Amino acid sequence: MPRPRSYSETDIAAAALAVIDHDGLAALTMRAVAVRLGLGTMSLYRYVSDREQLEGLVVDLVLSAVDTTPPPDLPWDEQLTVLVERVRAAAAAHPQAIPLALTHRHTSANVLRWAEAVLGVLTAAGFTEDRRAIALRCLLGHLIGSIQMDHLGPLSGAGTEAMARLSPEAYPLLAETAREAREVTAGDEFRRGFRILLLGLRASLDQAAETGPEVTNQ
Amino acid sequence: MPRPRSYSETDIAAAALAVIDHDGLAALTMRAVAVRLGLGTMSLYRYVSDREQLEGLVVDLVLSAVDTTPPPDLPWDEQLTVLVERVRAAAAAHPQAIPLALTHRHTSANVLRWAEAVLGVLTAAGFTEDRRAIALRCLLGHLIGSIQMDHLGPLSGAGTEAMARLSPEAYPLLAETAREAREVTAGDEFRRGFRILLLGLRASLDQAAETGPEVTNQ
DNA sequence: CGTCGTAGGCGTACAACATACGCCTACGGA
DNA sequence: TCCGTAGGCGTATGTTGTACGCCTACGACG
Repeated sequence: MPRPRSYSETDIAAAALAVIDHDGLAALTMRAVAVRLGLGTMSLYRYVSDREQLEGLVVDLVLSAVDTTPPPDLPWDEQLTVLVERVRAAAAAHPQAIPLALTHRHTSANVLRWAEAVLGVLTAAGFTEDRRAIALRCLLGHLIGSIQMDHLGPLSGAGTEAMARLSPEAYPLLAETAREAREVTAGDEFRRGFRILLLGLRASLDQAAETGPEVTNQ
Repeated sequence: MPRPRSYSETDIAAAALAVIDHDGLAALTMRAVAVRLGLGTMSLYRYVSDREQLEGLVVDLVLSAVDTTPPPDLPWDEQLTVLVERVRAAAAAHPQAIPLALTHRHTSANVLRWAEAVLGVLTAAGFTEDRRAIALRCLLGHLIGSIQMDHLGPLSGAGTEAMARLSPEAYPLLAETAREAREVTAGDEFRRGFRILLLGLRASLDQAAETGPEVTNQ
């Protein structure tokens, strides 16, 4: 084997992420990453075949920070809260990379790892078959939606500020709500919203138990 | 006023949307839109200052199709279901434009119109103050998350297919769940997930009533 | 210790893009 | 009829991703 690689995939991803963190997502170009690595532009193509693949590596790196071990000795809803919060934290650590994560999340093995962990908790909680699939989908949907909303304007951010200044004639409720919501931090907003989703999951679990246990294992 | 405009903003947006629908989002270039309008490339800049603004117009056009009149004579949760479903339908009508909608949604007046309608339903249902804000945020988060998930791989789509073929040793639950989820259509998946969210909202409403009605109006 | 094939590294080149600038021109009010 | 405003466009520039083809460092084998 001649000429061993100078950089690992992680090195490449770290360089790209550094560019993003430092100069924003728009600054992520093949040239910029190559310069950061001390490479010529085209040398970067020895490591990735594509800009697309480079972005995938970045997402994978960001998500690799997520610990997918469910915290033990907690009820299932609190376990889920922790698991979801960890992803949120990982995303928050690199806010400029969030649009990338939303586009490339389906290519990252770390997402699968995380989903597997969530399914473990759901299964232990009593979710089975397609109910389990829907529950996972619900959690993922809420998580993605929330991350995206955090990203471009949390309740207490500039967007809400603008809404609060909206003409109360055209949007009476919206203006009022925005004014009230200015106090709510992004974290609170997320947690309280997630609590509502958990209430729903628990209720759906109870309903399923009433209607008929189907093939409840154990 | 000399030389009246040849095209309205809606014309511009329609042309851009036509390009997207016909040739995909990647084909959305200033040139392509200009050609479609029978204009030279630079003439387009008489109507929009920016590619960014052009994208905003497209999103606004897509969302303008959403009827924000809450259906009367229905319980609040079913009203919400209809309102949310309408946005989903509007997005589904132009699947290729969805990434744009996710990026530019905060600039569209139609989003405000929709939020106002949702807040009306929530208020009538008994949600007040910051509870109302959280509820709205919950609904929006779920909606955005679901649209995005629909877009890049519904449960019954290719992504799930790939997951079902995943190594059962590495991801036992995920592979099993994906296999079970193949039957679930995107619509069902959305509706059943949304039903869970509504269960949660109702439960949170009941909890609020128990704990103390605070300043319940009326 | 030489030699050779593989794979790393890079300079050049090109096509597509958004967009700045400056010119011509169609139009409507006077 | 004339004039100013605003529409329309040709040209040009800088930035992007990336194909191509060359040189070169390296490690295994002789």
